[in-house]
Amino acid sequence: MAAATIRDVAKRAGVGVGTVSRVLNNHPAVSPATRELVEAAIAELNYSPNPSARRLSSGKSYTIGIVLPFFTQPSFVERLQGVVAALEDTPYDVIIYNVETVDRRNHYLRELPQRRHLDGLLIVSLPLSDEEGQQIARSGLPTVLIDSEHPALSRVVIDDVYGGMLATRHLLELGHRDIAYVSDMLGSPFGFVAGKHRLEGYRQALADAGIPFRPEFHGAAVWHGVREARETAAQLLRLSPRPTAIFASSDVQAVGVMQAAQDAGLQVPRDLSVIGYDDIYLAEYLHLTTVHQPLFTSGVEGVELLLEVIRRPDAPPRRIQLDVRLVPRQTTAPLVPSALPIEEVMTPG
Amino acid sequence: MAAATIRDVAKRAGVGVGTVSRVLNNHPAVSPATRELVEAAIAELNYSPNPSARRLSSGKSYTIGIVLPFFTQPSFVERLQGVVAALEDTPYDVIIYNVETVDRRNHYLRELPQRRHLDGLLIVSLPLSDEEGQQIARSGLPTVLIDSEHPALSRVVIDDVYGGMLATRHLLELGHRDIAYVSDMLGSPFGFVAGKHRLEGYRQALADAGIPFRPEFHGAAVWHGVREARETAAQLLRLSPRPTAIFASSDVQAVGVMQAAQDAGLQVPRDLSVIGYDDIYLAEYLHLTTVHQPLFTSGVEGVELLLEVIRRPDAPPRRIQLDVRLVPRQTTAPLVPSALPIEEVMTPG
DNA sequence: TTACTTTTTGGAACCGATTCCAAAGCCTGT
DNA sequence: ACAGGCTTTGGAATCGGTTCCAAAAAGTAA
Repeated sequence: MAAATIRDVAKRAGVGVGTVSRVLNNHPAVSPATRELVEAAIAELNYSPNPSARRLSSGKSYTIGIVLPFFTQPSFVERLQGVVAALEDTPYDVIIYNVETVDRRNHYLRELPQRRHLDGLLIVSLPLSDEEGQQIARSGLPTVLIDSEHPALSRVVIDDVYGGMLATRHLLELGHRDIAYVSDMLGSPFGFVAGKHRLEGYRQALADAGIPFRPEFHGAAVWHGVREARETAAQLLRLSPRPTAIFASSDVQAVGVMQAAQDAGLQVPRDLSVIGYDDIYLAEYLHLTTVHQPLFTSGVEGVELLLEVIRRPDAPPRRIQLDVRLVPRQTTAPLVPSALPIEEVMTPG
Repeated sequence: MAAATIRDVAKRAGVGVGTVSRVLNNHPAVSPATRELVEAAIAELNYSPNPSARRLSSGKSYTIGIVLPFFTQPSFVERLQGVVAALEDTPYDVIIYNVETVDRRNHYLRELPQRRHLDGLLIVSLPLSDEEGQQIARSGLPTVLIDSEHPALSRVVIDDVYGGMLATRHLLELGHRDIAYVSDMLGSPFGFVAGKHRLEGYRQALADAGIPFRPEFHGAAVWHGVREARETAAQLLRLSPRPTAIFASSDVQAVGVMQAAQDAGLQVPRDLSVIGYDDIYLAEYLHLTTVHQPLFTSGVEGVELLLEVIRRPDAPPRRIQLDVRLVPRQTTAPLVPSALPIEEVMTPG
């Protein structure tokens, strides 16, 4: 049999369609007796309202879009998981717009607010130009940025400058002075700023400790993969004097750094301290010292903020900042002053 | 201004709404001249059809559901990524139904086919009872199972028995004879069968090599986490004689096994060979020897199969089997006969 | 009881597409 | 020029909800 409609239910319960609709939407103006009648009919007919019809007539799409770069990267996946979890108990569906190229990014950022088909939009980690942010704000589509800033839009941000300082200070406190930094696709066409901010924190922590910044200790990996980080770290380790500690701007890159250490015959943390960033699911299992940033939570908070914006679209944009914290594990250790020269002699190349 | 509708376009182009609709849907019965006229109007008005209206009037939801246990586990994430990628160029949206409890599983499996709100359903890794599979098939909702079997439904399956054999044979060929197996939540209320199949393959490979199965070498982790595998492996390593190789039924569990090895002062692969299963994103970076199963591909193939079922709902169910293959890396090595006794003396406990 | 308010109810109109029938336009052959 | 067939077109009816107005029912005060 074809699925029951609201009219079938109305007929069965001996009421009008308006009344059934009111019951479905918990409208208060329904007497308890009538409500019961309608609910019985709904149960008997195994009725469940057609979402498409509901969307059309109510003029809402009950759909949230999420523009997400590199859905394959663990850190983005964890943010997405937070988003999905937070939307579980709402009437909203999510549509994932995976972005791998700048073209795609521009396409989505231009088109999604234009077409009026979403009730809300989440944009993850993608920096917007002044113009773009303004345009999205003007479009009227409720939008929240996660891990990205724009004054015209509500956003959930992470203080990556501070995170970079935390990581660097930790190494300084362990006695390291030759600290290198492996950054995450600084020159990416998306213009990700997290890596820049962490670099800034790194430089500031060094400056605070009275250590000059050495450009050759800044290894800029051209991509966010393990392989690139490995190669970049290998170069750093060939320097003389070589760094005794490396701060990688993501956990995935830290894995590459550790591989490079192994390649060079260095033991972590005895001969080289390594610290990552993100605290992805995996970091714990690798015993990786890292800076925890609330990935999952950023997704949850982003959704909550977005629901608020949907409820009150004209409220001024809000900015929520989430905390980072150091998670010391087993890939960082105090500098053993004597170790370095011996290693230098023993290690070929 | 409010978004343009199909009637606005029709008026602007000086044609009827039917004609506009035909242009939108590439219906052949439109003269080139008219088509151009309509397309110009669409461009001028920046028109894009309202999805809700389209869904309602066409009677299709253009929505695919995916029921997925433990969206937090890397292997499930990779299948999902395949699904999302394959749906990117289709008109379909995905809705993720994340399943963490049996209640949720039963709820979705009962309700989703009943309500007529999806155009198709993907079910990942969840075994169905005879009854359940029949019921879903009878419901008429096009459904494809990924990594699960039921004769009444189309499915994408992986030969895990063979995978288990591959892993075990690899260890046998390296000279190991004391091979343990750490299984993945065998007693889970979801009744996952992959772990069972891998165990079966393991036993068969042993039998083929003339080695009796030793129950104490089968460590059943009660959950699929790293921690549980670590504890289970620790127990195995306390046996005497201890296994010289461990086959973990997932890569995540293999990480736990390697931790247990480290805890016990054993070096991998010198003192203990470890092989995983899945070949998740991470395995490469851990140099983990493993059995590759096509996770991403299973998602892609699942979608393609589902689109086929949607096109021809009455065709008999198809079964697609994907291949597994051994990926030797650096956590397995030939057994060094002398190593074992020395280790046994040197290792405390 | 009556007059007036408040609560509850019925159902037509509407949301914006698709679909399909009837009609118009165009071609071809005689 | 016209019949007959094929292509192209217009637009009413439809999908299944929500919304809102008018009316019925119930409640309250006199």
